[in-house]
Amino acid sequence: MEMNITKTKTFRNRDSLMSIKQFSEICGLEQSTLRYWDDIGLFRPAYRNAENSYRYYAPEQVVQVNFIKVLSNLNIPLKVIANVGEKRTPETILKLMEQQESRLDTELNRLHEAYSTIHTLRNTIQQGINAPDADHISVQALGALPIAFGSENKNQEGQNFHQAFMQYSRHAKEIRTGLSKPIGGWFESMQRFVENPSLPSRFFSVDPRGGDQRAPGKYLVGYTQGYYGYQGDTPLRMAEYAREHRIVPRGPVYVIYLLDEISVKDPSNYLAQICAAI
Amino acid sequence: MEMNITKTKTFRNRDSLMSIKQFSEICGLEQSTLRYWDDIGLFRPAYRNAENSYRYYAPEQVVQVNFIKVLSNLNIPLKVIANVGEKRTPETILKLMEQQESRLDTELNRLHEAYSTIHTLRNTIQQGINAPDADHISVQALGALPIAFGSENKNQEGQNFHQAFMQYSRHAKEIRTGLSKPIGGWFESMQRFVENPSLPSRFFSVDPRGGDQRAPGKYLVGYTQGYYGYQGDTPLRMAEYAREHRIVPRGPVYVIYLLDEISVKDPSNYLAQICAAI
DNA sequence: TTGCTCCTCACGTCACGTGAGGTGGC
DNA sequence: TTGCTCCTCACGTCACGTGAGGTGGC
Repeated sequence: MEMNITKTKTFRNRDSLMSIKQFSEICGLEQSTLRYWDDIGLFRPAYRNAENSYRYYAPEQVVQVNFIKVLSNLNIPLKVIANVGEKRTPETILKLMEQQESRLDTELNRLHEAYSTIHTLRNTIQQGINAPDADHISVQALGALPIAFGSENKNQEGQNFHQAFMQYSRHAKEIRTGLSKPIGGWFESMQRFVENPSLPSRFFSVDPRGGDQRAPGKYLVGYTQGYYGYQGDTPLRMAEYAREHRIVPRGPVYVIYLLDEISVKDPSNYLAQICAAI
Repeated sequence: MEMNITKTKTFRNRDSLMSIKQFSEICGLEQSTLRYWDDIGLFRPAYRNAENSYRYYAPEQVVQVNFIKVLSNLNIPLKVIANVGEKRTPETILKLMEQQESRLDTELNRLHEAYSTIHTLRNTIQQGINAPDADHISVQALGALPIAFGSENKNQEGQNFHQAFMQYSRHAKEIRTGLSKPIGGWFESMQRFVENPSLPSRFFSVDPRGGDQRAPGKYLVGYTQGYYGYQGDTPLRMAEYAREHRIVPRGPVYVIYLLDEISVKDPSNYLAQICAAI
């Protein structure tokens, strides 16, 4: 009994009620948001003046608002929040929290994913900007580059770059590796590259999830400017350079697009780096 | 010249164009999304049939779509994406990527924040569920609990729980600690708690950001059921228990609400844990 | 009377999703 | 003719934000 009196005394304390303006300032919410939440039945003011229909809020409602903010920050639809709020018990809220903890994990992974994507992209574009002229050929020591291979492009009659690339697109989607990562083409040897430079034996993405890598070591490095599959005379010039300098390219060739439709409008300005293992 | 021929040959290859259905499947986008992106000028098909206005997409557009997906995943408005896309250069894209890397950092912090909030909440509610009956009093060894103190509640005439709590709300907002974390009241001594249990000397939140803590050690622990500020006879019973067991509570008293409006509908079922340092 | 706060519609916004109603090629 | 794909409106959705037009207390 005494408890009820105390409860009533503190719970219906009109002195401590706040106008919508005061309350919105304390909560850091727009008045329009509070009215909207009232409209959809998510969160109602503690008291409503019957004559002028002014809304009045109680101090402890601040806590509830903060909880709603946390939940909606987790992208839970307001309808769902309203639903759990109406029939809340310690058990249901606990269950909701457990669900959200695992949802948050997924979300955090997604963001780390995005982080790695833009980080790789930064590096790639930076390399593209710093790249020497297209006719510059040199020997360089390169570090390991994590990549994810697509399946082999069957070198059948009439298969062109585009058809092969579409295949790769499908494949990349299946194995959930990135078409959002820089893309390249792989040739098993320099000879193969010179013979048919516009159709790689395999595509790959610069993506650590693939588990493959371009081995660290010495490479003969050249650049081409132009649309996908177009290599101009760079393959020949690289082969010639190798002969002149008595270098024997023994390993595979990697063509990586540093600048493509992501950062360049005119396709004839795309820039690829060609690395032949020696 | 030769380059132009090659370029034209590969770029305007009608054979490799895809219908909107094929393209949407490869990209993992709804057709309606592609139409919408076309409408707002964000992303247009490579070719449009003039007679029936069918949309046709080129293979390399998959890469562009993936880039747009990455950017919109970062909550960049489509208008902004369209804008940078139209006048993209390696330099502008690089700049955008740098900006996004720092935005992502902020976002990741926000999520870690939410993570810690729901984690603490889970623990608290779980304790509330596991709590013994309200009349159970015992001595327990408790670990350290990270908390964030509010400022002192001036114990002036007529100041009640609600007024003090509103003060704390404002304060908590300023120092950006959590009203979304479990809240409690602090009393400097058991005597002070027994004298006026409904108005704590300070409020606090269970939040590591405060830098304060409830020291680890032995505590006299009791529970109250009821609305904020209502402690019933628990203070007296705890004092009595101490006398009977020849325990001298020398330290401060912490009242933590394990179950409040977040997880319980009826305010008379709120549950607080009372810990008096001994 | 002037300012301030509050109210209730109504409409706009963003990024689509969902039909409705119609066309076109096999 | 039947199925399938494509098209263009138009309207709905979600969580508000933004006036417009009006009230009420000092």
